[in-house]
Amino acid sequence: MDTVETRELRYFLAVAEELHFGRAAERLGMAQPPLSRAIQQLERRLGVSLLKRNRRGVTLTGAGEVLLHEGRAALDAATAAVRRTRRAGGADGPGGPRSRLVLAVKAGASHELLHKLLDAYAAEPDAAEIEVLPSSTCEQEEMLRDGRADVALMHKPFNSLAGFDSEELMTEGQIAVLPAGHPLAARKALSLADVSDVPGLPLARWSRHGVYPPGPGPEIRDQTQLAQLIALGRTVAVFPDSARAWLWAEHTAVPLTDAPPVVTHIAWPAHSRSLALAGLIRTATRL
Amino acid sequence: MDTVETRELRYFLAVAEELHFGRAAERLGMAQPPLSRAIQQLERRLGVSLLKRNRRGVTLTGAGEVLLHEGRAALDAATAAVRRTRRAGGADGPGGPRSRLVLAVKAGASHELLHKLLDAYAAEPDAAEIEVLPSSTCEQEEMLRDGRADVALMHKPFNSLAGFDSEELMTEGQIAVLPAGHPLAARKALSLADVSDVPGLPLARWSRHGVYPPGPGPEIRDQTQLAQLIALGRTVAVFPDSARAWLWAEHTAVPLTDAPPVVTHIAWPAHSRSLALAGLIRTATRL
DNA sequence: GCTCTGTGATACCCGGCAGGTATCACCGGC
DNA sequence: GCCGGTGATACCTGCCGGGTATCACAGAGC
Repeated sequence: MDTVETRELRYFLAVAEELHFGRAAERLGMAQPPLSRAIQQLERRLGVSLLKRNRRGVTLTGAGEVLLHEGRAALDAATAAVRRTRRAGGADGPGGPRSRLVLAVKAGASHELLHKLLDAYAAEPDAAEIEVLPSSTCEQEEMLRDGRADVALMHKPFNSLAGFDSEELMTEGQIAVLPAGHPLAARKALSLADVSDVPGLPLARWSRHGVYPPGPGPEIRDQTQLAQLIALGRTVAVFPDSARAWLWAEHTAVPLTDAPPVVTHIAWPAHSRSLALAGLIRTATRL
Repeated sequence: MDTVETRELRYFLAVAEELHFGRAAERLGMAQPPLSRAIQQLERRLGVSLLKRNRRGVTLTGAGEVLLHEGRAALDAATAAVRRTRRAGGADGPGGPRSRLVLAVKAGASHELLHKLLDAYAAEPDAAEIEVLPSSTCEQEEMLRDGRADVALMHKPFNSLAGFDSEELMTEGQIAVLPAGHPLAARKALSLADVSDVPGLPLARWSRHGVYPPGPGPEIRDQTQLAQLIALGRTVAVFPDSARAWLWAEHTAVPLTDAPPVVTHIAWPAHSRSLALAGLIRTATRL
């Protein structure tokens, strides 16, 4: 047999993440002994040792590391299959209820593009229903992978398009968003160096996967928070050009000359074969 | 529960492909009744109907189509996880036996590049062992997906890089390979139109996924076969420039002016995290 | 009309295995 | 030394995956 049950993968991932059989068992809602046994069976079936059992906890072997990554991907693929199948729901072929697509977008970004896309697509004949799912940059990729979303608007270089199919939609420059009263706000253009080291005006820090990069600036959770802090003259932030759409009166946008351009892509899982998705992509590339 | 066991996926895929419970059961090496029941349970758990049971056989519903595609991807991911874990074998961290990478290459293509790559990589400190796996164009993608290979040398536009990470390595033109005595072989350059419709010299047809495109030319299975047919003056073929390396004396290569350039990429599954793979990619891009 | 054939579904039984409880073996610390 | 916490082992039980026998139904013949 050259496959594993997803149950075994779930078990192994829990142990590999917790590095502790007891806690892993608790997380899985089961007792520790059957978990130990299941992992042993898995190791025997694969013919490799996955964990080094030390007296104090557990560590992964090389093969264990591999299974941690590959198993996560496989489990994501399985739950994606379930989610997308459920979403396709009772729609048995043409004639059934309209199909639905979940579109993951970074909250606030490319508002205008999104508007145009949704309007243009809605005008198409037999357009599917589009559910817009606001999500953070890192969530988008996860959601596409585990089936919570079918398609996403992503922004290079913030998003990695690795593993997805994508089409380029738009390229824009970046701007520095400053408090309106700040001396730098009077300038016609700035460089990254100008804004990255302003005394008394540290760059805001966004969380990635729940972790904040080190630095003096405030830790930001959502855009409104950030907008307020900028308005109060406490911080500065860098955004794609389209962010001008949501600026306040207390904000000033100054183009950045040397910031990398932001490219908006529409991205989807490479194996997708949905007609509705194909229609959306066609609409998007024609915008 | 929002996941499925791979066993259930295997069962469903068998039925969805055969569209016949009896044959599917036979293929799975089990009896038909438990298979019927398993599919019913799956449908109940997912809360959607996957199959329309008609008196004569079975057809897929919309949701069934989705699960057919998504389930295949998930199952591939699972078997890939097993294969790669097994390959990582007893290597428990640094100090264990050297890790191994499986490189899928289109037999015959980019021989020179492959040579240079292997030599350069072997010279690296702690290089992994590279197993070269000859495969057809379409097999490469499958193999990367289901874990039989870790990395591949692919050729755009023949390969689709969808779903993989890749780096560009080389671009080359294409040539027409003609029988040495043929009138066209005297020309300095040709266009696609020149070779696609030569009386008495039909273009050879390669199989894609076991299917041959329609046309008058001979059906080709391997390169030697083709080389012989060209030498005999029975057919003509179009190849990347690097194919000159294996031409016979009876062959003549003529550059094609309007054929799309062939770009060789090194491609790998997007979620790969292997150090050995990273080293190989680094070596490749530095060539 | 009948039967015959081939379809998937149902009824029922059995064995294996997933999961639970109780306990062990081991080691590090105070 | 004992104690607390680790993962492994022993043993039991009930569920469920799988098998066999059979049914219900629809078409194709005659």
